[in-house]
Amino acid sequence: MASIKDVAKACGCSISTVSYALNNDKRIPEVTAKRIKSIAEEIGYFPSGAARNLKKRNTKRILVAISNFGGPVYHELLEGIHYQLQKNGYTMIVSTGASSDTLLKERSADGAIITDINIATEMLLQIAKNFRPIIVLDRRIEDESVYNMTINNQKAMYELTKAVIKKGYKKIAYVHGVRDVFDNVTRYDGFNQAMKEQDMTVFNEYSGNFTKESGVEIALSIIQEQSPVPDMFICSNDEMAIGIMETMQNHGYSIPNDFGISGFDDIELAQYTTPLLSTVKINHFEWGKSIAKNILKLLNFEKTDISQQKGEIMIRDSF
Amino acid sequence: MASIKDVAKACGCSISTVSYALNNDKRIPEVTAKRIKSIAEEIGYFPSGAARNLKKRNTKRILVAISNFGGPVYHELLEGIHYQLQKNGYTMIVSTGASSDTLLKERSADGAIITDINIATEMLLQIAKNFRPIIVLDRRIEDESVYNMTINNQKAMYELTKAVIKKGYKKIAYVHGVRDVFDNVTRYDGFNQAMKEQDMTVFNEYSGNFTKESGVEIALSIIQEQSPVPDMFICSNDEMAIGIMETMQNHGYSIPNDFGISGFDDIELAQYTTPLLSTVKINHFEWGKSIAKNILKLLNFEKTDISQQKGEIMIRDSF
DNA sequence: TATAAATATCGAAACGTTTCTATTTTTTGG
DNA sequence: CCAAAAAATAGAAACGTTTCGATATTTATA
Repeated sequence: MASIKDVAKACGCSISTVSYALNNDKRIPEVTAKRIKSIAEEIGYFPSGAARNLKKRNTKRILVAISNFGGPVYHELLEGIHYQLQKNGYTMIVSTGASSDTLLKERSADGAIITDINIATEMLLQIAKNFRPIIVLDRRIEDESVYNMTINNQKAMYELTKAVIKKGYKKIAYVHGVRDVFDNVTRYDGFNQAMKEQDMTVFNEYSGNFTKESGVEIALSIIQEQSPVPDMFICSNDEMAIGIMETMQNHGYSIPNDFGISGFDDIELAQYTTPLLSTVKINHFEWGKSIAKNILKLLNFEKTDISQQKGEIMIRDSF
Repeated sequence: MASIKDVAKACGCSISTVSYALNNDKRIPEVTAKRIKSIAEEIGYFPSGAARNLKKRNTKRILVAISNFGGPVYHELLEGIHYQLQKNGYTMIVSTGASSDTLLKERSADGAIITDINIATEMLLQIAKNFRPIIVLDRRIEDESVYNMTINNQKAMYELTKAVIKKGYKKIAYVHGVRDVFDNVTRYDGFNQAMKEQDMTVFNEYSGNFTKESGVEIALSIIQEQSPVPDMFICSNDEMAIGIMETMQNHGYSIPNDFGISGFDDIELAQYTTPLLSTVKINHFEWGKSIAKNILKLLNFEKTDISQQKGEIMIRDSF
């Protein structure tokens, strides 16, 4: 593996001269710099990241730890983060599972953005003793060493629910995602708040896990057990809503005639269902950008206003 | 940021003793090791990855460079790679866009798996001068410094096409993805080979870009221009097939009565279409595992048999 | 009890950069 | 033509680890 020494030797000059030349330091005359660069290229030399990171005490990288690569939600979030980091000369690395732990502990980046509920809060606080900034997206941690950025789920779901009630639905059911996960809890809170405020009683609650399959199962069990069907399903996310829609339609139900249904997230698929799914639109790309902006500010110990990302209610045809 | 020095000071011992203790070297008695470890934990010390990487001349990381985080295909591939790497004590980092270039140049990993056509072959070869192993998945590079692992697109598409012909379809059209991309070229080759072999003439060829939207557009243009409709669409991937299916169905066509259609990849959605889409199933999780196994072998300069991943024809209901 | 062997600990070099300071070379102008 | 200033180059320390070789301490053996 060629090192800066090899380049220096090939150029007949010192290591420091090579370093300055490759980093475009103005103390090296242009002509020499050009010569050195071309020799470096010929050799195929690129500076070792490890050595540079060690010396400079930074990496110009931001780590994004996610829980899995599937699902329609992370996609745009990552693109948004990457877009903004790129723009500021930073590199993004994405990890999942146990890899995330390792990368965090090793301080493989200058900062981390975390949306992976499998990374224990306790471990995060341990890491935060020696590593900052960390922004978490998937929970609230009340500790000064970690920053939270969340979606204002509660407010959005509150408004969506109010709109549902206003339309006159009476037998309103809630479809949970994974129970004690931040997104589910806060969305459910917003739902409840609106229901209480309007003196409505909840018709039923179902338990899913945020996947389309769990929506399918919920619908199937309603049909098989001939349980009473609500006139409105308020779902904790789009995927479950789509699972329920498709399954119920396949069994002869018509939406929104027989019942209404809503989702949350406005994933791409929500624009292809029939009827078009009413939901809450989260602009994940923009959210990603603002997360990235914030972490860059935190890096420089600048003040940030870490406000919650707003959701926009999209009332389409499904209720 | 606490360093090993701080731990040594707190323990009242030397740096080397701390290092040995934390790395479970048997020359440190268990009781001392325990003491040192607990002090380290208290301080919140984790060894610096950069320093370790520099000294050990490895990172225990593998970089996976992908072209984007969307789409249904990468998901399982990444899980497969991660699963296998994890099992062998390696960490996976995923990158996209310009970040990939930087990470490759800096040698931020011990090896790289690349499936991003935006990374120029020329640059890859430049990087390969000083960095190995590199496995590319999305093209063939005939150069000893880079390894190829590809899907046997040609064979699978050849067989699929033969099955189509055998069913008696006569007016067979091909729907291209991005034209000169490996997957498209090789699939098209297989298609052509079967057609020639059976003395069939191609009814028509359409140009898409692997997205569902491009499928929609193709269908829309056929309808609007009232062009003759083939009795079979052989598509370069599932997403385009689904776009065509839905659009044509929305305009009153019935599948497979009016025409047949096939995809490639067997994405999850393919099991939810009506009719069920006939396609070629690629087990991306398994493929990911075998890619990871191979890169680990290459790391140790072991011989690998870099064979092509086979596809399995899934004839369902769409032709 | 003296000494060898085994065990525990330490010091220092090295990894490949960046960057501060020092030195050499060139240019300027009186 | 010389001294001083400016420009170009070089040397060396430091970043935080790992690990080799050396030293100090304990234990075993004669």
